[in-house]
Amino acid sequence: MAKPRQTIETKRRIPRQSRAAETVTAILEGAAQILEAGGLAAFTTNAVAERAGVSIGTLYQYFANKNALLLALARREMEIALADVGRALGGESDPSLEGRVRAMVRTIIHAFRGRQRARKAVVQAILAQGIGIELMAPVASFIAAAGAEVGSGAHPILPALSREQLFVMTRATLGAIRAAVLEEQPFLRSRAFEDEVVRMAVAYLDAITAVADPGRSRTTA
Amino acid sequence: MAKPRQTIETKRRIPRQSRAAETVTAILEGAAQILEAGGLAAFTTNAVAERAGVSIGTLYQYFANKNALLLALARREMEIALADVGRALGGESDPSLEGRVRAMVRTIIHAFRGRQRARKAVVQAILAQGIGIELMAPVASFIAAAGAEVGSGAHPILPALSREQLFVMTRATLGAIRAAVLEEQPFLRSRAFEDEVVRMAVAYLDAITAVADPGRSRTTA
Amino acid sequence: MAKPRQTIETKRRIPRQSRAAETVTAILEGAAQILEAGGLAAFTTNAVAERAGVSIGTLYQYFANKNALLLALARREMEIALADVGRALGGESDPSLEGRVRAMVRTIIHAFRGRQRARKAVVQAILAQGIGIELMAPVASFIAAAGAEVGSGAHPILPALSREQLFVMTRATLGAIRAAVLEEQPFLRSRAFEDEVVRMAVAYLDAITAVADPGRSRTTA
Amino acid sequence: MAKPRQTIETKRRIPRQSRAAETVTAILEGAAQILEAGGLAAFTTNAVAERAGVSIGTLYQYFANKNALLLALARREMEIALADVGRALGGESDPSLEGRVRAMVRTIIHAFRGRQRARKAVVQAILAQGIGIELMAPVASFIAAAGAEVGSGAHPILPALSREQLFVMTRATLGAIRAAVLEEQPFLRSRAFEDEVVRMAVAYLDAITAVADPGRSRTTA
DNA sequence: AATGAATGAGCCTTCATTCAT
DNA sequence: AATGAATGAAGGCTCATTCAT
Repeated sequence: MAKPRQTIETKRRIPRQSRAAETVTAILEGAAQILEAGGLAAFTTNAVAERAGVSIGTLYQYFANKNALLLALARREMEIALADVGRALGGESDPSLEGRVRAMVRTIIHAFRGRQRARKAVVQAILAQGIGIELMAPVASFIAAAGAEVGSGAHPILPALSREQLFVMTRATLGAIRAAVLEEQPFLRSRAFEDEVVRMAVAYLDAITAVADPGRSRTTA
Repeated sequence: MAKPRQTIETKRRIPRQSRAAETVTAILEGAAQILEAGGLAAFTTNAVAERAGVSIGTLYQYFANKNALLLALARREMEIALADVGRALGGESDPSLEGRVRAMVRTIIHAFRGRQRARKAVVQAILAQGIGIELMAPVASFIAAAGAEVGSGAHPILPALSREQLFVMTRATLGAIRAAVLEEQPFLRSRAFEDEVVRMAVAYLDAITAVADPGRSRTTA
Repeated sequence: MAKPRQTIETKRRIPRQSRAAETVTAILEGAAQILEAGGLAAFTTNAVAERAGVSIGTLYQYFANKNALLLALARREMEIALADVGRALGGESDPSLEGRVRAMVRTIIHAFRGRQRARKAVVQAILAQGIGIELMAPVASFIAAAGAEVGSGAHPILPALSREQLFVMTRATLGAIRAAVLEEQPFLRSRAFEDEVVRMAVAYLDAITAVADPGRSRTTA
Repeated sequence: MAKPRQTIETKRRIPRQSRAAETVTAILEGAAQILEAGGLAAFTTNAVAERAGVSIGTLYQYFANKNALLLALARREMEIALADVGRALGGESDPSLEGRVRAMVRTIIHAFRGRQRARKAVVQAILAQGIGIELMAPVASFIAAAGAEVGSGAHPILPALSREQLFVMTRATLGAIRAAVLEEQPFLRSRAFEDEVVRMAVAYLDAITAVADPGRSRTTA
């Protein structure tokens, strides 16, 4: 990036017209395709514009810079993923802690709609940019909210998580999945892997609960 | 022109003379300093050479390309960290599982000798390169070996970990620490954070053990 | 049966607009001037761009790399030269074999519009690249066609040339002229030199004819 | 070449000792091998030194610069070739003009002891350096001498060649052969090709003779 | 004589970004 | 709104050559 401006502003022009919205979508889609096809190395603004079928000038009409484009892409995918998680939680028949955790884990594992290379590239870029924090915020609050929601029932399963606990919980889980993505582990989508991630998350939550509320640990329940 | 394939070869010339060894050290040190001072963006071969007090030509006499330099730096730091972990395990007074896990976690958290920015940059670069896998191999085998060693006592605490379990164990732990580094979380070196990472790891190991060997879970012991 | 030669892409962007065409011309002209002024050693892409009055980026927008630029220059000059030869043949008053040969030789000697140093540099570069073959193809076919044309009259002067004959004919003639260019011989443009080249070419053609068609050698006619 | 010095001096140190002579030979041989293996692009002083089994410093002890090395190599090969030609002429049973010309042509075609790539590279390099002139001098004088010798018999076949005639004669012949080498023509070593080169040379010499001494043309003799 | 670590000028090339049309 | 030609800072890397040992 020649002249990084580190602007948090993502979009330059808010698309109010349908054509503009289509253009933005096309650019985002082009970006995802470029990433999927050639990884981060191929991700140049000119390449994205060409793939999207718009001129480079148009791209810059909607995205202040390359970073903003990347961020927007990451956000879009993340929103989709979170929505998926929400849907998964809502439609989950198993109301147990493990059932809910599994639903979340599974959704995250299968996020990015199968575009593993693009996903990897986005993750890499996000990490390389240090934007990760920004993106994690909604995830954290989502999970916090979910946790609260989970505990809002008749049986408050989860105690309030401390800042560190919420952090370790989310980052450990995502870290394991993310590592599998980045390392292109063949077992990423296997049941065995899912089982272990779920086991880890549940065990940790359980340990927290056991300490906070002795006598109500899940294993004893 | 085709892009040069990511060669695993790191070094171009094996330093046989003391002067050469010093030069390599100086370059590596310069690289760490540049990274620490200006992050990944400032990490140019010319900058590193200048900081190291050698000519750019000399740098390229020892490192085939920029990547190789980065990789070498990462490897060096990782070796140091692993050695530290080994030392910590050896000198640990608390022989319990938690004691050992805590020793490891603490060492890893404090790795890279306090150079957080350099550490972050290296992590970012490593991730961006997709070389992470390579670097994780020794870590995984180390932990596997440590686990085996741990279980070699009279009370075999750990069952043999499956491939997925070893993966989740290492990546979840490192993922949490790594995220704290990348996000520059203020609590990185706090006791509370360490406690949670340890809790997570121990809880997971315990859960595995409980399944593999019912009746011998740590909580019941 | 011909092996499909990997066409060497010269241009990156096909100039569709007049401005672009002008830019290409300017770059090519700048290249010729640099070559003429400082020879191959001075021929750097930056120097060419500067001389052409465009940015280095623009140069690379039209030429994939330095080589492509050189090749394009060589092609342009060759096309001009061939067109000149064609014109010379058409406007030649002397219809004899010698007259025609002389017209060709003279045109070739005076090719590259007087820019001897540029010519030399281009020739050197072409030879050094081993691209000579490619560039010779059109020349050979041109001469072959010209030969056929020559023989199409009432008096078929030339027998069909074998592959080796066509090769020796063209390369001997061009070789002599080329050597004079490369060695910067002072007599390059002299009448005496032209005479000898013509004598050599005609004598050879005559010898071929004599063998193929005894009794009709030029000397006996 | 970073700092071309255009020195005509080839050797820095005249090898008086056998070991030094061996070193020079080794370097020259290494140069030929590098050229043969990787062409001009691989021809770096460091590569030659390594292949020759000497240090780069030693190489520079004997050759002032890269050019000098190349020139020395070319000279060595040329001397060998000229010696071959002399031997061929001496051992030639056919004393006719054509017989002698053929002997020369054949020798030149098969020069460089089969190392076609090295030959090509040397030729390219020589041309690219513009050293060609220098190297042609001995060839020209050799041929001139040979011509004189040829004409010294009872039947002085050749008239004295003018500067331009000698030039065209040598360059046309060598140009044809050289082009076949550079273009890697498959018929390079064929009888048909040799025939044509000989025909061309003899026809030209004959034409010169006819003009200089009417009534004694070879065809009428 | 030999060694080889070190030098550094400078080349080629990329690509994010701008702006006149 | 869109276009796309143009920009140019900046960076990776090579390799001929030197010189202290």
